[in-house]
Amino acid sequence: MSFRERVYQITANIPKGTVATYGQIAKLAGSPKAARAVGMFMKTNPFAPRVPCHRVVASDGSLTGFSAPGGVMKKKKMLLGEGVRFVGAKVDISSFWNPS
DNA sequence: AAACTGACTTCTC
DNA sequence: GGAGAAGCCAGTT
Repeated sequence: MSFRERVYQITANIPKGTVATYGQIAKLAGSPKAARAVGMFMKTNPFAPRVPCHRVVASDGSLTGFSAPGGVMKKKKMLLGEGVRFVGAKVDISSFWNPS
């Protein structure tokens, strides 16, 4: 399985109401520094509806990119509909961050 | 095969 | 705390 395959798999495996950072996905895919490449995969995602690329956010929780009509705002609304907490214009990644 | 690009991340000013 | 620059990875041309 190629790196991108894993990325798509992981992205599609993100639970509803949850978001993951590019770095996290890249790490799970096997390359913690490949966050950039991950973003590219999302951009060229051949599994459009299957891969919830809108659940993938930057390490800051910011919704970067998203060429879809409406822009990041639309994605924000969509995530809100899934139960994702937002802090201002960013995702509250702190809620997903598991503080031990 | 080499160079450029990009939905990133992290450090420093 | 916000803005700018450098580094890494995989893909595309």
